[in-house]
Amino acid sequence: MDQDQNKRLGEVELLVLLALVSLGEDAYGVAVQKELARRTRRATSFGTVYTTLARLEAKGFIDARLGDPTPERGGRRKKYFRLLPTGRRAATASLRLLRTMTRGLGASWQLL
Amino acid sequence: MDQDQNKRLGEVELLVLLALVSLGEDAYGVAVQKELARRTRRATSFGTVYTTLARLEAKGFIDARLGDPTPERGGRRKKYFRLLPTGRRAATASLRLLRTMTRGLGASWQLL
DNA sequence: TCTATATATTCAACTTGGTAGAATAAATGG
DNA sequence: CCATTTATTCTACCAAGTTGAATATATAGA
Repeated sequence: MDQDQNKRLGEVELLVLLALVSLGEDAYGVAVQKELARRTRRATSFGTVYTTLARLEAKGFIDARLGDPTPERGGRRKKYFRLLPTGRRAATASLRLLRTMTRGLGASWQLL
Repeated sequence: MDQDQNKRLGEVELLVLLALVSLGEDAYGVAVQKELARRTRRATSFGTVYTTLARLEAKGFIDARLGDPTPERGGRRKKYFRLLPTGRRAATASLRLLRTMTRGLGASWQLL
């Protein structure tokens, strides 16, 4: 692929990457969905979260590993995601781009 | 329509809105494209800019007025765009959302 | 006035990203 | 092996991103 971060990153993709950072070791699908619901008002469905995670993995921005078979009780194994260097670069590039665009626009726009 | 800013705003849509703010009175298609090219590295084509402007207008985030028939020499009339209050609210909401997601992530993420 | 030229916008068509509901999978305790 | 719990995958559609090519409009001069 294109190992560079020139690939466009969608808004939800960026939000999911940031949620991964925020969650650290415990970043699996359900937790990501909860984190987004907690920090933002607008609820993002599980379907959306998983689809986005899959796309981010396909792009090489994150990778996944299966969790231990059984922690306490019931349910399928968790799939943990981790931000890769490429993904980190893509995310910071997106944020920086917005910063660049708000620079010099007046105080009411400096809310990043 | 929905006079609220609950409608999702795409990343390019946000960039275009910010370009409008930056350009002020002189915000027409070609100028927007140039502004994006100047501030960001990645060139955005005219087609993309115009399509995006049309969609933003359809959503009621911006409005348009035709410029004077002829300023100095040659060429079609310019179509000037202006950010409406709804558009401003949508843009600030998007930026605030990102701020919310980067809060508490460590210094390297506070680049907004 | 017709035509070459400059400037600006619109159109058509396709790819990528966003969205969610329903289906499926996997694990545990009876 | 069945009911229940937890988590992920599938399917399918709509919205946003992207661009090349076509079209429109204005001016100046032949």
